[in-house]
Amino acid sequence: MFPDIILTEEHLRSAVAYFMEFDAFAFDIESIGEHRLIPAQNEVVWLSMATYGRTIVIPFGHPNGNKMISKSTRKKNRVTKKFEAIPAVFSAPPEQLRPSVVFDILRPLFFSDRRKVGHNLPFDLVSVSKYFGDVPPGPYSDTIVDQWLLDENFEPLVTSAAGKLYRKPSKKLKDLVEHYYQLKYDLEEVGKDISQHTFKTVALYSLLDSKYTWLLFQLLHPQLADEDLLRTVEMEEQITGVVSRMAVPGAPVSESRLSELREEFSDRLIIAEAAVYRAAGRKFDIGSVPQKQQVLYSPKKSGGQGLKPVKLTPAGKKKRALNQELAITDYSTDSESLEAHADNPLVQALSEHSEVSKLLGYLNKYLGDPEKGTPSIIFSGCIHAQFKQYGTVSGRFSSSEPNLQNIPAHGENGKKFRSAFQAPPGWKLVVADYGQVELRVLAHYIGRGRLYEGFLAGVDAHTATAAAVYGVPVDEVTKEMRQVAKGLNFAIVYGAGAAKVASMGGITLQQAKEFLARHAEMFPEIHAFTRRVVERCRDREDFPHIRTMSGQYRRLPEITRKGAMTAARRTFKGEKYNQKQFEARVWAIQSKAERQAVNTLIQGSAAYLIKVAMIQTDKACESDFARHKNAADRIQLIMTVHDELMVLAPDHRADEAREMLEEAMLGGELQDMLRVPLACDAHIGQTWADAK
DNA sequence: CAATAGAGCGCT
DNA sequence: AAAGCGCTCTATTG
Repeated sequence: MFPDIILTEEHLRSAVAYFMEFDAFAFDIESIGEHRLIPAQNEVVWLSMATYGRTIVIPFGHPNGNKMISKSTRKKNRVTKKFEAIPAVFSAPPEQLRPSVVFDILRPLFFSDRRKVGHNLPFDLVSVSKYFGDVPPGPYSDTIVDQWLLDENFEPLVTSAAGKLYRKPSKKLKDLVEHYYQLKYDLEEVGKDISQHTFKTVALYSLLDSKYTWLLFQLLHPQLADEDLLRTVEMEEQITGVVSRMAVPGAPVSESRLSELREEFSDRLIIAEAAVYRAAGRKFDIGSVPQKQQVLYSPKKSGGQGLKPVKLTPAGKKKRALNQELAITDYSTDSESLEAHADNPLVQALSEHSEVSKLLGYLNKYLGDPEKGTPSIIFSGCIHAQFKQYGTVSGRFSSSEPNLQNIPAHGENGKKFRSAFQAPPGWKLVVADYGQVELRVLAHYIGRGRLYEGFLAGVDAHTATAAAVYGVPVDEVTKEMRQVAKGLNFAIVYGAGAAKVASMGGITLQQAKEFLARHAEMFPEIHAFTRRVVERCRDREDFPHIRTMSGQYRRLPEITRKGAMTAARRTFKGEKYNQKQFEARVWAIQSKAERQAVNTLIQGSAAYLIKVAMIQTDKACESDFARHKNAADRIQLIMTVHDELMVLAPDHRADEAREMLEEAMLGGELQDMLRVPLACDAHIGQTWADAK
């Protein structure tokens, strides 16, 4: 029968019996309501499943029947002058199973050892967890993760609305299906809002989603073994579960504290805005970069400040490289440029304005912006961000809606902001971060020399570097010396040049050059190592790449001259250039790839270590919960910021939770993975600000 | 009008 | 010639 729509208990039971016969199945959900894209909050009304030889779709709350009585339209509101959506009207829906019945019957399957496959699986796992009471257990496979591991730069070949073929940076199911099967099955974009489509349309749509997820799994998963990525994907499959369980509680915030801060920053913004206009002598759009450039850099006689620009925009740098004439719009107005004129009243006002409006943007994002009509994303005091394990080319996590990995951390404002991330009464936050994890990874790979010995001896890495390059004993290293050394260590990890080291350490360019030379003298093994990484990557001629500690690939075709030349031609497209300019571009591209090879090895391996730590933390939390089965005593992982983990724990178990977290971040499998010790710093607090 | 690019800025 | 992100805004392009 096609489509196989399940409307009775009997039908569902027999389908579940069929699915139980196999070791894996794919599933997909459709949700409705204002928060349909927030899995911890949405209302699930369809669930489809696919396995060998069969795909079924289960409706349990679709609001529409098979007949559309009137289409949805947009109408202009006479008062607000804005377009408002008038929803479509449908015939009555058929009788469907109740959600509680559906999930009762599905439970044995979802809580069995059968592999659950999905495309962006945490979304579906968290969505159904509300009905099951818990996140279904693994093993898991996520076809987005599989695709990402097979090619971190994948760009499917899709057709535009005009019928033109092009490469699109996307990992969406529809784009992968179009790429692999040349099939577009969602021309109507049903998935955007299923409540605006008929019962049978959504039935077919939902069914195809899980059908193609299943086919994609069949296509991609075997390739992982061929590419020697089995060990890597097994780790990522565990992370899929960790991320799902992390999304359920979310990050706790104090809405009242956030509102207070919004009041404060709104006032400051108004004051800053007035100060900007006063200093500029006129009103202008402060958010507009070209207008800001005019006001700052045009001569006094034409109404500007006549300031001397200190920095070019990226586009300006490109022009300079080609010896083209620079315009006023090629000069940067970023914070570094403003710092050079810190005594100018307009510049002072602009700096305050930009900082305050940035922070206000975050607050409006969380609390909902009445001006933009966006809703609050705080539910019962919690923010449920999406942590994507596949979000980067290095293996780090990315976070979105909202991004919880770029919350202000420094200065007075950072402290204020982080104080709004607050455990509810009776609970505490436990925050732990690794110390110099990237340098430790580097020392591990090298396995000898000053850096390595220093970590074995338990010396602070920046202090040790300072002692070495300044030629003084460790206890005579000053704050300034350590700051310079920190810049040098950054230079190794990121491949920074002397200019950057100088600006970071507050020293001259000449001094920075001398320190870099001195560093190469004192740490020859580090420089030999980074050279070796680059050479080995380049030597894999047809397939230049590095692999991180987890086994994940970073392909870097541009590290070869041939690859860099191809890329250079592409960047010039249409523009005129001479041989010298072309060579300069090739060199820049190739050098960038070299820095990326070294950095990805280090950053990606550090990311792997924290992923292992998260798996260990999650396991400890799970087995602890299995022992007492008391939600009021539950310890849960709730956030990660690259080298930092955050756990929510009941007051009376905070110390215990801290020990658990430390053990998970330093112990277990991690102990046998590195030749140098790891270090972590863990604190308990009511808020993120005081758990640091 | 919608989609995309660029600049800028928050974090590790 | 500083690695990796996400978000917001404006300007430009289709």
